[in-house]
Amino acid sequence: MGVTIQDIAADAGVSVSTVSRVINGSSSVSEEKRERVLTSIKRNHFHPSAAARSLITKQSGIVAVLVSDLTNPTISLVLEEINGECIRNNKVAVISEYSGDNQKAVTLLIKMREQNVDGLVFMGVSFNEAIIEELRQFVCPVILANQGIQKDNCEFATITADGYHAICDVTKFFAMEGHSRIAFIGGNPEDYTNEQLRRRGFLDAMKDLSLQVPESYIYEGKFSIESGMKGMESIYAHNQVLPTAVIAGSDLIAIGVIRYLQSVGLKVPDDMSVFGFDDSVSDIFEIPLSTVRGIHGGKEICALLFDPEMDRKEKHWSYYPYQLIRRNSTRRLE
Amino acid sequence: MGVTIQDIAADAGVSVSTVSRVINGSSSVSEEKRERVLTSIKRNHFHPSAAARSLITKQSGIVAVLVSDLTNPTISLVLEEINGECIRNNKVAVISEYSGDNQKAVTLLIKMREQNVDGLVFMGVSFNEAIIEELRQFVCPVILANQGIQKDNCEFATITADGYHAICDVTKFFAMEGHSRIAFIGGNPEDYTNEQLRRRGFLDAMKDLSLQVPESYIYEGKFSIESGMKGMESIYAHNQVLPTAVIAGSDLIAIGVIRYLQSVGLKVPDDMSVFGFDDSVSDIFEIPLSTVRGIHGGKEICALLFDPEMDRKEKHWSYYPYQLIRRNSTRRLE
DNA sequence: GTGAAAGCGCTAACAT
DNA sequence: ATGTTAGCGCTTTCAC
Repeated sequence: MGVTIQDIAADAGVSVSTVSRVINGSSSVSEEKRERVLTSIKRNHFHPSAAARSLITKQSGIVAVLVSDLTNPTISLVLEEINGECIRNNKVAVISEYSGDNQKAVTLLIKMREQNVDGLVFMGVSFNEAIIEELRQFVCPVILANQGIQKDNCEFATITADGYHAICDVTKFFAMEGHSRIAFIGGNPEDYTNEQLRRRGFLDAMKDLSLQVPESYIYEGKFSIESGMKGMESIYAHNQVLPTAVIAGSDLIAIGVIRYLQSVGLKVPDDMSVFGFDDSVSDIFEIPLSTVRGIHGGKEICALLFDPEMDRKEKHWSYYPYQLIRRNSTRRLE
Repeated sequence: MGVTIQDIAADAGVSVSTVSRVINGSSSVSEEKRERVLTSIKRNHFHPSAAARSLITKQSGIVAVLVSDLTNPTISLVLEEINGECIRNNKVAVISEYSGDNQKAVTLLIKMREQNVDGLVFMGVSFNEAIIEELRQFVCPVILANQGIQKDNCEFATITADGYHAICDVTKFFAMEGHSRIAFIGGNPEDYTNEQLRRRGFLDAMKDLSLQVPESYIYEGKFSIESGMKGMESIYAHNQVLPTAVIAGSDLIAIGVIRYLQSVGLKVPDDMSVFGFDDSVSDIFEIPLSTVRGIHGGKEICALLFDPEMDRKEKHWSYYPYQLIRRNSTRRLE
């Protein structure tokens, strides 16, 4: 603190603009003066004030990533990619967590906007109008990741897993493996991208396959182990005839499902096949989970973020690629 | 963007200083003008520019948290606490990950300093001089969490798990349970707080107990599942007489150890007892892990951060409280 | 209690 | 290629 661009200018015997030019690598400066400035900067431990710079440029070199819950193992993956990509683009990514508290999210969004962030990645779980309104205020690119808005005319660039088709595929996979009684245990019913679309994928696929889905074969709660247990318990309790396969809305849910099944003495995959979603915890969990792996799109997100061509007005909606991974939590019915 | 304090002043028919006073709640403004200003702010969607403010105050309302690896489940826990505590203190916490890349850490630290952050929490894994030098430049409070510096005269406030005593306790616990052949599989040998101190705790406790520790009973690698497997494999390969108990430097290591044991047909805890550290993943892993739970000190960290009494010059070093949790990965030897 | 005015440290015209 | 200068939007003495 303390040493300013003026000091460097004086020390190096040049004008402040020259120092500024050196710092920003803009336009040309004679090799000799550049050297002198650089030396002086080093010697005096000069660091430009982000505030002063930001005051003029309206930029900050910061990309803000807002996430609902850091604990969620799926998030770490894309976060790491975003991070690397940002550094490569001479920005730094900062992450803020709002713990699913929309009020907190608004507070953070305001703060981020005041900071003149150069990009915003919002990985929400459920939106409300207040958040969307806040999002609109940003002048920088705003990307919705992992979570879209159901409005058809979504005004923000969005990139998510293609839950609809993925779950269609999972359902058909089960059918091909000989299953016909298939249940679905999903997460937060308000979550458009990660729940509603997935459930719809399931129902549409079942219809395509001309398979019945009793009401009691469907459960929606949260994306957690506990909720998975509850869901399976509910299905177990309310059905004389159990399904032979369960599609879980996430790996954590799948773990809960399996935990419950184990607690009542049922084996996976012998007595029940369970398919997860995310490929997030299979290296820790005892039964390698068959699951949907999204090729997480930190790169894609940043491409949108840094693409000057990206027109804010033009609606952008894209999907991560995904693939089904077959491990040992599912089996073929003979 | 666009609407400034001037606009509000004009709109409300007061001076900019009055607006400023209202915004900051400083000194006194007549109730009437305050109302007028507040109304105008609302109506015009005014948000003060953080840059302009920061340029003067040298503050930002931001607390930066630098972590090595977000994937590490132990981190999410304290992060969440820090977050809440910050909001309560009218600051926001932003997290940045440096992926164990010290060069990246320096880059991020510089960026954070330029941003005039009001506090820095560094949760490193291993330090180098460059990082420490960078840390010194900060004018705001700097807290080292989860990781201390071995220098006796550590110049930063530090708060970590008391690995030394915790592992002493684990070792004695094993002894009391009838074990005498105890192995230790730790993480990064350069990590002072999380490895060196723990190993020392193990060795000191063993000496106290007058128990032998063959060289080949000790392995240090990384804090990962893979490294845990390697460690156990190494111990398995190099010893005719196997230990009956293994102390792992982290839960992830413990999982690796158990995986390896399973792969060679040994059962936990029947054939081998394994003690973890962190209490991070026991709800996901198949065998409930006996482990050391640190009462994670997000609150303590923030107390240091926000305590005006905290003297930077006065060395502060404290520990989280911890407790041993006995689950099913260990057994009593008959 | 309130306003005028002087910067905070930098960038970006604009001159030269 | 380089220097001069006018702000960016706010806080903060200092008068009144």
